[in-house]
Amino acid sequence: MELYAERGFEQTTVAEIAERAGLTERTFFRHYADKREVLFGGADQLNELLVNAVAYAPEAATPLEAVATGLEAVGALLQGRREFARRRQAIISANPQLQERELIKLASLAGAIAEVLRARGVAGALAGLTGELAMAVFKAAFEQWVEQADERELPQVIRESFEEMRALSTPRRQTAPARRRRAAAR
Amino acid sequence: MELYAERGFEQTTVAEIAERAGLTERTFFRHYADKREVLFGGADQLNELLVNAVAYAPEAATPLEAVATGLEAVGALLQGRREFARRRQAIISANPQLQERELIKLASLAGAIAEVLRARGVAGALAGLTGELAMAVFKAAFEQWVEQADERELPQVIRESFEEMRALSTPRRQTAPARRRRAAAR
DNA sequence: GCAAGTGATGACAGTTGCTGTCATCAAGTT
DNA sequence: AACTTGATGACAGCAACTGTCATCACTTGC
Repeated sequence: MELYAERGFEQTTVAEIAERAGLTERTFFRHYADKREVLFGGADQLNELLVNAVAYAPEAATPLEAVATGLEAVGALLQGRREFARRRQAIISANPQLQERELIKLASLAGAIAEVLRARGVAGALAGLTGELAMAVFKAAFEQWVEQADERELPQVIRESFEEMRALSTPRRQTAPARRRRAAAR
Repeated sequence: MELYAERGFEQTTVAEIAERAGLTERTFFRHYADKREVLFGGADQLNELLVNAVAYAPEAATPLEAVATGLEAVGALLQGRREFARRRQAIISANPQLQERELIKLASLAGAIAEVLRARGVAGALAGLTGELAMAVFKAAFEQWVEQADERELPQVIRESFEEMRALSTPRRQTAPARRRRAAAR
């Protein structure tokens, strides 16, 4: 992360990383599948935490409620590490290759959620959709949390994002948002 | 696509592609940024179509309705090319690198949607969330459409997926899904 | 207390994706 | 006919990864 932050991801060579870490290039690749994976080590724990939280959500919970439970558990885990998350995210945002890797990790989470939901008796297609929706909410919430300077913590932002999603889905009772004018097509 | 289908993406070298196409490896890279990009040529047109449809949706439409309009336009475009989509998707599903590329294209679409929504006067965070939700619905719908053998066409599957999302978001009026038992944690 | 296995590391060598650079050549322009 | 322009080929070169073998510390069974 030091090197990636100093000179950028692409400008950093694996040889340099290995040198600073005091080992061989070959050894680096024994620990990390590729150059990007260094930044995504914790994904497995996150996956497990999320899956467990969804699996053990109250039986009475609807699919969306169960998933919300899981995301808040993840939020609680990340909540203390905001500065770290910010630094990490700055590196990722600066490089498309890293964004790709992050996206496939999130997609994998969506798949895991869908699987657990099916084990809970949710129909296949609905479980898949719910998994995708969950990651959509998480992505939006996480982005807000990282960008904002104010006091809201991640679990709260996640809860509010779920609320916004519900509000979006029931437009009739919602106060109409201010719409200005049409976008100019390019 | 022929070569990727024949022997797999990773087992295909750019030299082989160039040879079959009757040109040089160097020329290949002048037309495609990298080996994966070959499969994602139409993304720009898709982007434009989607953005325009959202931009010119009725002013009275809520954000979600505007976005649904856009997705159905995309669905209408793809609708005739189901067999092609299937072949393409089989190749992509078989390789993580290609999935990463696909995911970042979809994320880019989500970003474009968010931008257009902001131009329509939707608040920043809400626009971002809506963009992500739209791609979540699209991904789930597209997967169903490609996998299924039955008669439903893509725009219809998209509409139904939006309906399912609304149903998920208003659990009280919904008949409770059959829940069997908790998933075993691994 | 020693031999045998085990797992992590180093040391190469090799493949492949991708880039920079220059020459060539066809086609249109003045 | 000279001149630009755009696409292509022909190298050369870098860096990410992989296969393979030797080494070496550490454990384990006897």
